[in-house]
Amino acid sequence: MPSPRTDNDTFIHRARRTQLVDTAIAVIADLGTDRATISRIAAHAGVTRGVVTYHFRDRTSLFDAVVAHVYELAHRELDTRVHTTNDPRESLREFIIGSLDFYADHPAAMAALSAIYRSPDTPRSDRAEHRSEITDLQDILVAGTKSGQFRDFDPSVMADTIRAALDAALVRIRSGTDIVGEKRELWAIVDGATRITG
Amino acid sequence: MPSPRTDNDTFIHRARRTQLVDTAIAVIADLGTDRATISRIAAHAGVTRGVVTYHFRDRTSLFDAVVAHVYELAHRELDTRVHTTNDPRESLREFIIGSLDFYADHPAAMAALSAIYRSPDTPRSDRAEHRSEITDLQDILVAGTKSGQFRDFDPSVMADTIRAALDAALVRIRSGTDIVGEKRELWAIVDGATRITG
Amino acid sequence: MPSPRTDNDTFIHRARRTQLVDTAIAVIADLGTDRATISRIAAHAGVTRGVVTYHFRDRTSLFDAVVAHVYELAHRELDTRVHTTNDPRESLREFIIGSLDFYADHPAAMAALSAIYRSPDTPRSDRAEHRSEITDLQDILVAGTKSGQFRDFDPSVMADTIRAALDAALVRIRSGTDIVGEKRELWAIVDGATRITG
Amino acid sequence: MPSPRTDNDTFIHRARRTQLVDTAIAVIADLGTDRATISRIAAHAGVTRGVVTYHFRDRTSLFDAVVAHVYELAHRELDTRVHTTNDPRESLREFIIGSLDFYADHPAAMAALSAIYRSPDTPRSDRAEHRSEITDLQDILVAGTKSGQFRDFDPSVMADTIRAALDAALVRIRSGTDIVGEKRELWAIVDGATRITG
DNA sequence: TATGAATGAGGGTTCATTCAT
DNA sequence: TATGAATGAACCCTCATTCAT
Repeated sequence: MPSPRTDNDTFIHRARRTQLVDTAIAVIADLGTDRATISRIAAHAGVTRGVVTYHFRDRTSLFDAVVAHVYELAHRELDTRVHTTNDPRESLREFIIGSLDFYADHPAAMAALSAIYRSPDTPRSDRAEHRSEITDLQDILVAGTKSGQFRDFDPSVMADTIRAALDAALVRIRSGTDIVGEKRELWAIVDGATRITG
Repeated sequence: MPSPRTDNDTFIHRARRTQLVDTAIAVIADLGTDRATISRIAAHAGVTRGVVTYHFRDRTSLFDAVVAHVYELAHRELDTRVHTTNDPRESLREFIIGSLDFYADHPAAMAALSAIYRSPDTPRSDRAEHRSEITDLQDILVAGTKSGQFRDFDPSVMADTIRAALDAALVRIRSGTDIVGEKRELWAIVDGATRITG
Repeated sequence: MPSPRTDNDTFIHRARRTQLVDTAIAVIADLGTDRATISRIAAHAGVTRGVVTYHFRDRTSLFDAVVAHVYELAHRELDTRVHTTNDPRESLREFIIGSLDFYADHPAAMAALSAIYRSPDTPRSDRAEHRSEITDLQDILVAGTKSGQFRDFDPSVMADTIRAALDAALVRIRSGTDIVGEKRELWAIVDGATRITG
Repeated sequence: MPSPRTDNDTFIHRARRTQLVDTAIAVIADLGTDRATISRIAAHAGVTRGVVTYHFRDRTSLFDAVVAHVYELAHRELDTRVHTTNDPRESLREFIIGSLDFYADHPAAMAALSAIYRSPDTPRSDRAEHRSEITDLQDILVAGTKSGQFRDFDPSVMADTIRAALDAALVRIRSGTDIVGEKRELWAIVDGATRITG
């Protein structure tokens, strides 16, 4: 008996997987990873528990699919924006604004991703693997420092900090803050933090 | 119930509680709240599970003790530093540097606190109660804006962002970054983010 | 939660539930409610503990099923008998004899019901709900007093006492007394207690 | 070190035991045997848990002491009353009225005794042992039948039934029924049940 | 493709009991 | 006498997972 989890690739199969990933995202975003049990996800999707474990080998595999899905989304919607310009400051601005737009468009997806990456117990195989799919923030920062547009800072610390700031913004956005204000405030913060001191 | 969990105050009792709180902090910091089960904490402390439930009514109560302990630590080590000056920029600087110093001194404690406050399932009774004991970052920011030392920003967004940046720094510090560099970099970032634009 | 505990209705499912309810009745009747743990019931049924919690959400739900089952039994076997006549004394006699017959047919079921209703800790959701399904003894007594067949007594005290007498008879029947003798003796007692004094 | 549970017989020792037995009675009557844990009894008595297990080898032993105490009470207050007359009907009447008086005077004691004897899991060593201390109801019944004052019934069934009726009355008395009415009603019932049929 | 059934590990909690002080 | 400390068994419950159909 061929395990459909690996080789099957029918339409229904793909549709079910997509549906379950979407549901998982919603449940994880709402309840956190721990309470996002297979039972709850199945119930939320209107299917029996067995369906989930039929399409995904195990919980780890489902959560991996969630991560992959969100990264793919982000890749599609964000990367092109950042690469429309070669100007580091412009790129950085696009990255910030674009990220916030992305959060506003897919708050659950992003929240799920954060939740998964935050909880150390949540099973996932990869982590680093997908990171590269996304615009490398650090590259932008290094380029800006080299070009003299940014002041001289530790790019890894700065990248880390900016990501943390974006994460915090996500929480606010999910609770309904004004997205326009968020963009303005956050860009002002990041701009100030990177700019050459007068 | 004349359970020692509430009224006992012998030396051994206090010592055990302290030991268990410390162990809980270590386990929570390492594994996260969900995997910080009573069993694991007990094993890590080299005692049987019963010892934990003997000294703490339940898991909630143990986690509450952890929160209280860390807040007390932070209060003692941080608050006085910030209040030595009335200058908002100086206060902010003290807050940043002091926080990082505190993280360097008690990395696990701070990580545990973060973990507890982050996970929505983790049982804890208070939350807001202790918050006020600690320096209110937002007050400093508002004061600085009023005094004209800081630019005009949304203080709640700024406070949120700074806290997120500190949280991210904590992770780096726990993995062994140079604390001096961290202080320099983070203060530069925060200073730049709040400063009046040239 | 698409748990089979609620909506499933397959043959196996019903069979298991019936089996477990029957086993629960036996164990409760033998050991009392407190010692009728899920473990013991499962062991007695020859299944693992998980099977029980799979088919019944929790212990309360299992005990509720027991209560419902016994009430349904009693309803079917007893109610019709009592209502075949309108004569209060005849009704009362049918109630006594019928109850004892029922006890003889289902001694464990009745013992379990008694045990559940007696223990205040035992979880059960309903209690009063089903009471009405069964013949209301007190109504018969009031009717008999009004019609002049019974002497003038407090009907609630009398009903309470008769029920207690039946409960005591149940214990004897379970230990193997002669059912014919029980019927004769108990009816003589109740008849004498309610009859008009010569 | 001499275990005080067995041989010690100081004043304090006896006083403590009495106090604990009294408390146990109150707790058992209120909460039932299962919830009458050592902790709760100790708390209710205002002592630590250790005190209880110091004075009583184990829970069984404490419950045994409760049983013995109540039997002794009943013996003192009830037996003499019954034996003031040789007339079986008078004796029976004294037994009924006297029992109800006793229940009214010591409702908790009697309720505790019932609770202990009812629950099969409750640890107790004796049961039958003490029964003889109390007036043997069955003897009265047999005597009355022989003397022709009572009709011809199975004395063990009748005794059992009367005891059950008294138990039911105890519950009502504990919830505050009129004791005078109870005496009247119950004696009428028992009298009717035993009397020669007109 | 789907699912009902079963399993067993593990979690938190309560409690009687033992023991050293 | 008294008690604080510790222990371990047992409880109910949740869940991920496996398997036969």
